[in-house]
Amino acid sequence: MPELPEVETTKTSLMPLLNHRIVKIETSGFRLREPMADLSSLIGTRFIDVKRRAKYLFLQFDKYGDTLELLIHLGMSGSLGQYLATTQPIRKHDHMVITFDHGIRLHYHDPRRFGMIIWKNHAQKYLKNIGPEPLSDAFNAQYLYHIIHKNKPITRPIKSLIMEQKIVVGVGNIYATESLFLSKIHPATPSFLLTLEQLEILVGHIKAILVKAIEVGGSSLKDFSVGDNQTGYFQQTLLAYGREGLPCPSCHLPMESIKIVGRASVFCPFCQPLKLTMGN
DNA sequence: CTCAGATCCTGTGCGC
DNA sequence: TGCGCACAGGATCTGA
Repeated sequence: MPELPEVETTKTSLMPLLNHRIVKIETSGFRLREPMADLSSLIGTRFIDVKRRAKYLFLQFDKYGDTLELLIHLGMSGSLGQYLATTQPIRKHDHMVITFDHGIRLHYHDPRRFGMIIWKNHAQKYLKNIGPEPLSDAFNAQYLYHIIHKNKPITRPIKSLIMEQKIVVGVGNIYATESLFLSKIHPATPSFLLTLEQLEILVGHIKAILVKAIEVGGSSLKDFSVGDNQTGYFQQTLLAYGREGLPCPSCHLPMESIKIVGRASVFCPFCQPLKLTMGN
């Protein structure tokens, strides 16, 4: 999926739709990760707010004083784009198209269908047990250190830990890879070997890179775009993600890739040596 | 509890 | 040009 910055950017992009009424809803009938909510009750409602928690977007609609709240998750390949109703045809993989009273259509497009469109009050399963927001004060080095050491010390790779939603939400493969590179920590380092100081560096980079990504309009994704036909904001500035075999931006030796929890993890063997003893 | 692997699905890009 | 395969932004579930 788009990672947290992309979801945040998508949220911001929806603001111009606020206070508009829904006049029409079309759906593809395909099952997403869950069967799509029956959206017929949204006709005639007014879009009043949009919030984000983790990578979930909550769209609120006013229906004669009652609030309906829709949860949208973009999965791996989802996006929400806005188009003039007269200009953009409904495409393959547009699974939900909402037409507003000013003629703008919102398209939920998701080729892989790993996303979700469900009513929020049916989403407890997904919303309980999710960790703190990465940009909140609750996500800090002490918190991570406590998690790692509170029971049996956690031995699995630090990368898998920071990508786990129970620990902290919104850190996907791209930003996990980038923040570990910036922190000079090998992605496979057993979590319990990291010192509090190293965790402070890591947490600092995770926050900084997410803030930066949100500032530039969100995206490090090749094909991510918001709204009309804008090209994505693909950042050539990724230092590690997707750069296997290319020179390390710091030392110029070729970067390598290993699999951690099934996902590519690019690192520099010189700048991020695997250390199997505590600290440096 | 922990953790590696499978899984949902389509599109893309590569080697042959 | 086409085929088969590996792999891709997530997150949950299963079984060892």
